[in-house]
Amino acid sequence: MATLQPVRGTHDLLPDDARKHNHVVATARALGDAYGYGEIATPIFEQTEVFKRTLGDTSDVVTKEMYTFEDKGGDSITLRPEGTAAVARSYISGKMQDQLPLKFFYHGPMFRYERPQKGRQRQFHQIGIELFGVADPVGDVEVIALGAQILEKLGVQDWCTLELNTLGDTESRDAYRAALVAYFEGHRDRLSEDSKDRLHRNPLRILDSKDKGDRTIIEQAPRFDAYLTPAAQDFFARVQEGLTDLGIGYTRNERLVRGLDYYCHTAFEFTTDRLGSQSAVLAGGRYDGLIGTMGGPETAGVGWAAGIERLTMLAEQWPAQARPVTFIPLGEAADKALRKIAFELRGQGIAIDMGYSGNLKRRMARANKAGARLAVIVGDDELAQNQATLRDMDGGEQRTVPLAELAQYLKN
RNA sequence: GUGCCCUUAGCUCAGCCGGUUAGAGCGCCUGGUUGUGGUCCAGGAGGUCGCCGGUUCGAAUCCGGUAGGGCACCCCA
Repeated sequence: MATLQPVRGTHDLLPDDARKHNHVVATARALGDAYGYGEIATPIFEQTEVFKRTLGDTSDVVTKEMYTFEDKGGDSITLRPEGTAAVARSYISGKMQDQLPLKFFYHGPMFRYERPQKGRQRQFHQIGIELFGVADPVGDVEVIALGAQILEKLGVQDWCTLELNTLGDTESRDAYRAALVAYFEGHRDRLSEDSKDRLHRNPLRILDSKDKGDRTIIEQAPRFDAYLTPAAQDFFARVQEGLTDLGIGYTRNERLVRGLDYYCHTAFEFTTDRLGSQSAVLAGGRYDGLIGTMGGPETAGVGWAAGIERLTMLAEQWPAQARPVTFIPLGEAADKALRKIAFELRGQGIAIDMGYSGNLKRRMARANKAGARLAVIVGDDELAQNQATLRDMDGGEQRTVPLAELAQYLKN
């Protein structure tokens, strides 16, 4: 029988990874709380329709990347490939429209059947936020600001740049799309195969093609700004102004686009050049048409998602681990006595490391490996006098303290 | 889904124009220290050379397939 392996593109979060992972989540959650974004946890699977309707039948995510299966009741179920659709579904099924504005923070695993790469797994984890019911650009600014501060708190902001663009309103976008298709049709034969395909499916996407031949054609392509309605221009100007007021730097990237119709106005990505071709670290935008598309009441929305694995790879500073106190009993009687004290102190939240076997030498080595700040040694000698030997693991000094007073020496 | 690269000890890697018992560093274990870790010294354990098949007198080494990882594309966090 072949050795058991994890499913391709999945991996275990060992304690060390999990600690980092949790730190990212905790940092995001704390800032989310500060902004009033309450945590929401939706199921990791949904009716397939939830994602089909929102992502569109033409997107790669729907056409080839979803984990879709039929459950025993015959329903088509999909492991969520992203969080926004699920949160929107919750909003709709919970009939929350008269509680607007609503602010949500979420985190959890997402699933996409893709070819794994560095910074890209089939099961990966995201943090994300959604703001429903705010049509004003202050919403866009707030959402971006929250993202920027999370990156800052994680110490990764220096490796990230905020790229910003606008997709305008429907009127702007329709006009632009028509102009773009007309232009590219004129150069159809020189377009890459991928881009020829995109011409029908997703013409805006041609703008960020990496194909060299495409790039020269794109340079001469019509510019979005020329097709923005005054209202859309004003909206974008107010987003930029809001960011500037907060001292959040950004660069305009006119090629930053989204393919789906319900996206509008602001599109942004915090990108990095440190993760190979996986440059997007935290990305989002405004999606005023999404909830309506899903069959809910027309509701403005803006939000973003960020990959926890990618953030973890970028971050270099992690909070120091709490250093435990290692209990070292010598002999059965001492073991019994210390187990009881450990039980009480652990109950008070004091981290006690205590092994299960071994002589003093072994147990000291264990204390060292555990990063203990103190070792509490109790042998027959100490036990007879109700005392413990307290060893400072850094300096090596030892002192004798009464067992009854142990707790006060171990606090802090 | 397409192209290219990689896979040897728990980890990081050397060995690879085929040829006796496959190596190093780190880690692990034991001893030097009967109740004292981290440094040092000595010793030891640990490998179906990813897997399957082929070529050959002989394969870690060459060839084919397959799985996993990586890079680029696609797409995206």
